[in-house]
Amino acid sequence: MSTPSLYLNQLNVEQRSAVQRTEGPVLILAGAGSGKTRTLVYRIAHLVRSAQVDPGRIVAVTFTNKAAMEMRERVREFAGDEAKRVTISTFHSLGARILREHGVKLGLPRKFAIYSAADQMGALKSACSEISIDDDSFDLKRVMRQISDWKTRGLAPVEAVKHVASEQARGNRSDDYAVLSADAYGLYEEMLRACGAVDFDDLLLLTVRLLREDEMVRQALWKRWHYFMIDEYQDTNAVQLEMARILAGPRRNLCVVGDDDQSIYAFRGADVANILEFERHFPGTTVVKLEHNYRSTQRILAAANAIISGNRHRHAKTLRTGNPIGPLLDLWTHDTDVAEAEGVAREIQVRRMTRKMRWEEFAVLYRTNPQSRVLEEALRAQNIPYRVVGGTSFFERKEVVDCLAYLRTVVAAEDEIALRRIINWPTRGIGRTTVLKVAAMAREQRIQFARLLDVIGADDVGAASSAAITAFRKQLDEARGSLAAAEAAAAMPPPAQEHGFPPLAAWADAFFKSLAIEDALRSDHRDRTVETRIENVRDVVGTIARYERKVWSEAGTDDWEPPSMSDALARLTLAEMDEDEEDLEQGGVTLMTLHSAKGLEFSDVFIVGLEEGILPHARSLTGEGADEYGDPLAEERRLLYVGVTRAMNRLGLSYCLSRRRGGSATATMPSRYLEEIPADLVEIRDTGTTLTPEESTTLQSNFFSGIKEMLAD
DNA sequence: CCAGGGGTCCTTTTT
DNA sequence: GGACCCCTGG
Repeated sequence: MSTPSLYLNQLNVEQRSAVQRTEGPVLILAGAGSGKTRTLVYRIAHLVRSAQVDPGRIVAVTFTNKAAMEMRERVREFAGDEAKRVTISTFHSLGARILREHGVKLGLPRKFAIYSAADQMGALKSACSEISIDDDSFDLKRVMRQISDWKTRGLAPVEAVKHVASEQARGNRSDDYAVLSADAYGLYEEMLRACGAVDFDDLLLLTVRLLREDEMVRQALWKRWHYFMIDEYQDTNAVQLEMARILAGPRRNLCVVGDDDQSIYAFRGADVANILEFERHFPGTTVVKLEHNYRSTQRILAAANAIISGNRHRHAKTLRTGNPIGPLLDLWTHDTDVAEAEGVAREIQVRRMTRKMRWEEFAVLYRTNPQSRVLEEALRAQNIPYRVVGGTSFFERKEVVDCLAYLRTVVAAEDEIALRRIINWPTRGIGRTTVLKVAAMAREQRIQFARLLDVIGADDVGAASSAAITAFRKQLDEARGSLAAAEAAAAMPPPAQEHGFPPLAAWADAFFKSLAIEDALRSDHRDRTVETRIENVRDVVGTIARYERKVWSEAGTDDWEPPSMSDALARLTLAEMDEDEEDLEQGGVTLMTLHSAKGLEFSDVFIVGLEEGILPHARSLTGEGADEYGDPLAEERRLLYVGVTRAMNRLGLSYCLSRRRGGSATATMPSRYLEEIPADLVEIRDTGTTLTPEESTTLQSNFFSGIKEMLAD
């Protein structure tokens, strides 16, 4: 691996001293492939090794667990074991940690649950049924997005209501969804709190609220943490900016690194202004610009520069590289998405043979997750090993969500959302009608759903249902008893020689078996997906086992606590237990979305599906939401820029003339961004489409504008 | 009132 | 492929 210090040779004396300096705000504006993260790692290593700074005082914040893990490794490589005490964490994990310690002051239970997408929707649905808008005429996902949007901007329910009202007063088109969402927001929050839960956005929002309101907490954290570093700063939203600002405190030792051209998360509230106006937010900032690209060939870089120059409103910078000019970029046209996938697979085979490349050196990038399927099929057909990064994450699979809901129900009886999710799965004679009746009664009597189950009888729901409820309650009670025993066992140091699962995992395994989860899956699904689903359930148990071992391996560090089921659930939800060992070891061609690719690099990159409606995505073409987040087409362009700059040596681009979407094939047009790539950088590769010779000639001679006209007919 | 089968949508990007 | 809804049979 090339070393950070090597990269810093490019820094002039002032820049280098800025990066090494121990006081005041620093902004590192860095282009793609310029060694951004390495610079941060270097700064951390310098602080640690200079021996002026206690490593325990340093915090580095990333956006993904993957990035955190990687940074952790690199920092250790550079600064040795001392660096273990540096806190390297995602924004959300950091928030969770602060709330775990101090959340009581906001009325949160010490062991709050963290809701991810599926549970959020459950809570919203339940909340909306209270204002009788649970019918199908409203798209609850859209309501959820709106609520999440307010949360990332730091608005509380009352403020959201005011905001909507003032928008209407100003005569803006009245939006039913905005009004509805504002009402739903408050109820949704109440539901979450009643369940003892917070959602992802709360991990940031509540942390900021706590920090703002509580001087004692601020002081405590300022005492603990003195240095803050933030990676990918261009992706911070309003709440994250506030969190950074408060945590940095009067010391203002905040060093951020980012690239406005790689801002691709406006859809979830990220605001490029945060990086563009950093100097205004933190007066006295030293700015370091990194414009040298160490990653890509000249041609790839030229293409990237050409693409991104189509965007206005950016910190103009032109990346330069001392790398070789490199081969031309490839452009393929295919008839169908299936042919496109096969073409990529073939090309990978050929290059691996002729250039003796390893599978790991290839990546295939796409705009949307479902696009991975055709690619997977093609790769499998040619026996090419691959790994899909991201996608429908493990913890969003239905059977996994259900299993976690079981665990949460046992851990926290007040978690109505979890309880209702699993109350009749596997089916046990507590049907929809009964559940609705109990829910209605609970609301009338203003008591918790779970508490009502304890006292409900045959008079209320009939003999059969009542008996089923009693049996189920007994089952849960027993599980709570055995979990308490397992947690006690888990708090004892594990034996040197381990056999079987550690206590919590063993308990979960036995619990799932007693519920006959596998039988239920088998009868629910007659298809071949059964085995995968069963495997997923076993993976839940395996993940808990991994969690326990990991916690014990960290025993003795600052504020260590023994493993507990609630902590396991929190870490699982935050996906901190994702990735890890096995996933990294598993080699093969990498398949992922352009979003997931940020921060990574590969020798050979293929970007597929360069079509209107895919990239740029159809949703960015409607003009909807354009005012709020800036130009969606500019963000799509940055997305392509990110993809292009992942490639070190070779870049392949492709699109097809027809693509299966849903069930039927639809004709597609090449992406507008293709036109922005200078033609002399590109070689058009023949792929045997069914174009007529004339059309083919047009394509060859007139590249993009030609085919666009052709397809416009 | 409950369970199971068949039909019908839909699919941006993520912590 | 998958999640969800509605309908039917028990």
